[in-house]
Amino acid sequence: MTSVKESDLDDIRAELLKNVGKNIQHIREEKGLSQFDLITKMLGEFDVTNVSRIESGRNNPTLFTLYRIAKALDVSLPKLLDYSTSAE
Amino acid sequence: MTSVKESDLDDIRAELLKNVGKNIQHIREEKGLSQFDLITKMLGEFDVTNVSRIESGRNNPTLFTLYRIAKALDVSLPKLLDYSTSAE
DNA sequence: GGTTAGGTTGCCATATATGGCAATATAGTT
DNA sequence: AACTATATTGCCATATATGGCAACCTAACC
Repeated sequence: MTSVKESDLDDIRAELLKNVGKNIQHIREEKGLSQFDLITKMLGEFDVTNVSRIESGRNNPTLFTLYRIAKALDVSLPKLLDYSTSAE
Repeated sequence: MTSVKESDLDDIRAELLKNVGKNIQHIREEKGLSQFDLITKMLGEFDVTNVSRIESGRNNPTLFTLYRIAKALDVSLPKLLDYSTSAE
Protein backbone atom coordinates (compact mmCIF):
# COMPACT_ATOMS: atom_id res chain seq x y z
CA MET A 1 0.00 0.00 0.00
CA THR A 2 1.47 3.26 -1.06
CA SER A 3 -0.88 5.63 0.79
CA VAL A 4 0.07 8.58 -1.42
CA LYS A 5 -1.80 9.38 -4.60
CA GLU A 6 0.32 10.06 -7.66
CA SER A 7 -1.03 13.56 -7.93
CA ASP A 8 -0.02 14.26 -4.34
CA LEU A 9 3.42 12.89 -5.02
CA ASP A 10 3.76 15.21 -7.99
CA ASP A 11 2.71 18.11 -5.78
CA ILE A 12 5.29 17.21 -3.16
CA ARG A 13 7.97 16.97 -5.82
CA ALA A 14 6.94 20.27 -7.42
CA GLU A 15 7.00 22.08 -4.10
CA LEU A 16 10.42 20.67 -3.22
CA LEU A 17 11.94 21.68 -6.54
CA LYS A 18 10.42 25.15 -6.28
CA ASN A 19 11.68 25.66 -2.73
CA VAL A 20 15.22 24.53 -3.45
CA GLY A 21 15.25 26.50 -6.70
CA LYS A 22 14.19 29.67 -4.94
CA ASN A 23 16.82 29.09 -2.28
CA ILE A 24 19.54 28.75 -4.91
CA GLN A 25 18.35 31.90 -6.65
CA HIS A 26 18.25 33.75 -3.35
CA ILE A 27 21.82 32.81 -2.47
CA ARG A 28 23.04 33.60 -5.98
CA GLU A 29 21.49 37.06 -5.94
CA GLU A 30 22.78 37.66 -2.44
CA LYS A 31 26.26 37.16 -3.82
CA GLY A 32 25.51 39.57 -6.68
CA LEU A 33 26.05 36.95 -9.36
CA SER A 34 24.19 36.50 -12.63
CA GLN A 35 23.24 33.04 -13.85
CA PHE A 36 26.08 33.37 -16.32
CA ASP A 37 28.50 34.28 -13.55
CA LEU A 38 27.41 31.18 -11.69
CA ILE A 39 28.12 28.72 -14.50
CA THR A 40 31.55 30.24 -15.12
CA LYS A 41 32.42 29.51 -11.48
CA MET A 42 31.14 25.94 -11.63
CA LEU A 43 33.44 22.98 -11.98
CA GLY A 44 33.32 21.52 -15.48
CA GLU A 45 30.77 22.60 -18.05
CA PHE A 46 27.24 23.64 -17.31
CA ASP A 47 24.62 25.23 -19.52
CA VAL A 48 23.13 28.50 -18.31
CA THR A 49 19.78 27.33 -19.58
CA ASN A 50 19.63 24.72 -16.87
CA VAL A 51 20.30 27.25 -14.14
CA SER A 52 17.06 28.97 -15.08
CA ARG A 53 15.25 25.64 -15.12
CA ILE A 54 16.61 24.58 -11.76
CA GLU A 55 15.88 27.93 -10.09
CA SER A 56 12.32 27.89 -11.36
CA GLY A 57 11.76 24.27 -10.30
CA ARG A 58 11.41 22.80 -13.77
CA ASN A 59 14.41 20.50 -13.38
CA ASN A 60 15.14 17.91 -10.72
CA PRO A 61 18.90 18.42 -10.36
CA THR A 62 21.27 15.58 -9.55
CA LEU A 63 23.47 15.44 -6.47
CA PHE A 64 26.58 16.31 -8.46
CA THR A 65 24.89 19.32 -10.04
CA LEU A 66 23.80 20.58 -6.63
CA TYR A 67 27.32 20.06 -5.33
CA ARG A 68 28.86 22.10 -8.15
CA ILE A 69 26.34 24.90 -7.62
CA ALA A 70 27.11 24.94 -3.90
CA LYS A 71 30.82 25.17 -4.57
CA ALA A 72 30.33 27.96 -7.11
CA LEU A 73 28.21 29.89 -4.61
CA ASP A 74 30.73 29.21 -1.86
CA VAL A 75 28.20 27.59 0.47
CA SER A 76 28.01 24.07 1.85
CA LEU A 77 25.84 21.49 0.18
CA PRO A 78 23.60 21.18 3.25
CA LYS A 79 23.14 24.95 3.33
CA LEU A 80 22.22 25.06 -0.35
CA LEU A 81 19.32 22.70 0.38
CA ASP A 82 18.25 24.22 3.67
CA TYR A 83 15.29 26.22 2.49
CA SER A 84 13.52 26.03 5.83
CA THR A 85 15.18 29.17 7.17
CA SER A 86 14.42 31.25 4.08
CA ALA A 87 10.78 30.18 3.93
CA GLU A 88 8.69 33.26 4.61
CA MET B 1 39.21 28.16 -19.35
CA THR B 2 37.94 25.36 -17.21
CA SER B 3 41.05 24.72 -15.10
CA VAL B 4 39.87 21.23 -14.15
CA LYS B 5 40.77 18.20 -16.18
CA GLU B 6 37.94 15.86 -17.04
CA SER B 7 39.58 13.05 -15.13
CA ASP B 8 39.80 15.23 -12.04
CA LEU B 9 36.14 16.16 -12.41
CA ASP B 10 35.24 12.49 -12.57
CA ASP B 11 37.27 11.90 -9.42
CA ILE B 12 35.50 14.72 -7.61
CA ARG B 13 32.15 13.34 -8.67
CA ALA B 14 33.06 9.80 -7.67
CA GLU B 15 34.23 10.91 -4.25
CA LEU B 16 31.07 12.95 -3.66
CA LEU B 17 28.78 10.09 -4.60
CA LYS B 18 30.74 7.68 -2.45
CA ASN B 19 30.68 9.99 0.57
CA VAL B 20 26.98 10.72 0.37
CA GLY B 21 26.24 7.06 -0.29
CA LYS B 22 28.16 5.97 2.76
CA ASN B 23 26.41 8.61 4.83
CA ILE B 24 23.01 7.34 3.72
CA GLN B 25 24.01 3.77 4.48
CA HIS B 26 25.35 4.81 7.87
CA ILE B 27 22.12 6.56 8.85
CA ARG B 28 20.01 3.68 7.53
CA GLU B 29 21.93 1.09 9.55
CA GLU B 30 21.85 3.33 12.60
CA LYS B 31 18.07 3.14 12.40
CA GLY B 32 18.22 -0.64 12.06
CA LEU B 33 16.58 -0.64 8.65
CA SER B 34 17.30 -2.89 5.69
CA GLN B 35 17.37 -1.48 2.18
CA PHE B 36 13.98 -3.07 1.69
CA ASP B 37 12.65 -1.44 4.85
CA LEU B 38 13.84 1.88 3.48
CA ILE B 39 12.01 1.68 0.18
CA THR B 40 8.79 0.63 1.88
CA LYS B 41 8.97 3.83 3.94
CA MET B 42 9.66 6.03 0.92
CA LEU B 43 6.98 8.13 -0.71
CA GLY B 44 5.88 6.64 -4.02
CA GLU B 45 7.64 3.76 -5.67
CA PHE B 46 11.33 3.09 -5.50
CA ASP B 47 13.34 0.07 -6.55
CA VAL B 48 15.53 -1.53 -3.91
CA THR B 49 18.18 -2.06 -6.55
CA ASN B 50 18.77 1.66 -6.74
CA VAL B 51 19.31 1.93 -2.99
CA SER B 52 22.31 -0.34 -3.34
CA ARG B 53 23.57 1.69 -6.28
CA ILE B 54 23.17 4.98 -4.47
CA GLU B 55 24.78 3.76 -1.26
CA SER B 56 27.77 2.41 -3.16
CA GLY B 57 28.16 5.60 -5.21
CA ARG B 58 27.26 4.11 -8.58
CA ASN B 59 24.24 6.38 -9.06
CA ASN B 60 24.02 10.15 -8.99
CA PRO B 61 20.62 10.55 -7.28
CA THR B 62 18.28 13.39 -8.05
CA LEU B 63 17.09 15.96 -5.54
CA PHE B 64 13.68 14.34 -5.26
CA THR B 65 15.19 10.92 -4.64
CA LEU B 66 17.40 12.34 -1.89
CA TYR B 67 14.39 14.06 -0.37
CA ARG B 68 12.36 10.87 -0.26
CA ILE B 69 15.26 8.97 1.30
CA ALA B 70 15.66 11.69 3.92
CA LYS B 71 11.96 11.53 4.78
CA ALA B 72 12.05 7.73 5.01
CA LEU B 73 15.06 7.89 7.33
CA ASP B 74 13.41 10.64 9.36
CA VAL B 75 16.28 13.09 8.93
CA SER B 76 16.42 16.49 7.26
CA LEU B 77 17.63 16.80 3.71
CA PRO B 78 20.65 18.90 4.77
CA LYS B 79 21.59 16.29 7.36
CA LEU B 80 21.37 13.49 4.83
CA LEU B 81 24.01 15.25 2.74
CA ASP B 82 26.22 16.38 5.59
CA TYR B 83 28.92 13.75 5.37
CA SER B 84 31.57 16.04 6.84
CA THR B 85 30.78 15.03 10.42
CA SER B 86 30.77 11.29 9.73
CA ALA B 87 34.01 11.32 7.74
CA GLU B 88 36.47 9.25 9.70
C1' DG C 1 13.81 54.24 -32.22
C1' DG C 2 18.11 50.97 -31.05
C1' DT C 3 21.29 48.39 -27.95
C1' DT C 4 22.76 45.66 -24.09
C1' DA C 5 22.32 42.47 -20.04
C1' DG C 6 19.78 39.14 -17.84
C1' DG C 7 16.52 35.67 -17.86
C1' DT C 8 13.10 32.49 -20.05
C1' DT C 9 11.31 29.13 -23.28
C1' DG C 10 11.39 25.79 -27.12
C1' DC C 11 13.56 22.30 -29.64
C1' DC C 12 16.58 18.37 -30.39
C1' DA C 13 20.38 15.16 -29.08
C1' DT C 14 22.87 12.51 -25.67
C1' DA C 15 23.78 10.72 -21.14
C1' DT C 16 22.05 8.64 -17.26
C1' DA C 17 18.61 7.89 -13.19
C1' DT C 18 15.17 4.93 -12.31
C1' DG C 19 11.82 0.80 -12.92
C1' DG C 20 11.72 -3.93 -13.05
C1' DC C 21 13.29 -8.45 -12.89
C1' DA C 22 16.69 -12.32 -12.59
C1' DA C 23 20.96 -14.09 -11.12
C1' DT C 24 24.56 -14.19 -7.87
C1' DA C 25 26.93 -13.62 -3.36
C1' DT C 26 27.36 -13.75 1.45
C1' DA C 27 26.32 -14.54 6.12
C1' DG C 28 23.48 -16.55 9.55
C1' DT C 29 20.63 -20.40 11.11
C1' DT C 30 19.03 -25.14 11.56
C1' DA D 1 23.81 -29.98 3.25
C1' DA D 2 19.53 -26.60 2.83
C1' DC D 3 17.09 -22.38 3.90
C1' DT D 4 16.42 -17.40 4.75
C1' DA D 5 17.52 -12.50 4.72
C1' DT D 6 20.18 -9.03 2.78
C1' DA D 7 22.81 -6.96 -0.64
C1' DT D 8 25.05 -6.72 -5.14
C1' DT D 9 25.29 -6.99 -10.11
C1' DG D 10 23.65 -7.43 -14.90
C1' DC D 11 20.38 -6.58 -18.35
C1' DC D 12 16.81 -3.96 -20.74
C1' DA D 13 13.21 -0.34 -21.06
C1' DT D 14 11.53 4.26 -20.05
C1' DA D 15 11.77 8.83 -18.15
C1' DT D 16 14.31 12.82 -17.66
C1' DA D 17 18.66 15.79 -16.61
C1' DT D 18 21.81 18.00 -19.18
C1' DG D 19 24.25 20.01 -23.49
C1' DG D 20 23.67 23.16 -26.97
C1' DC D 21 21.63 26.54 -29.62
C1' DA D 22 18.04 29.92 -31.17
C1' DA D 23 14.24 32.79 -30.23
C1' DC D 24 11.87 35.61 -27.21
C1' DC D 25 11.00 38.80 -23.27
C1' DT D 26 11.77 42.55 -20.10
C1' DA D 27 14.10 46.32 -18.11
C1' DA D 28 17.59 49.58 -18.28
C1' DC D 29 20.24 52.20 -20.79
C1' DC D 30 21.64 55.95 -24.85
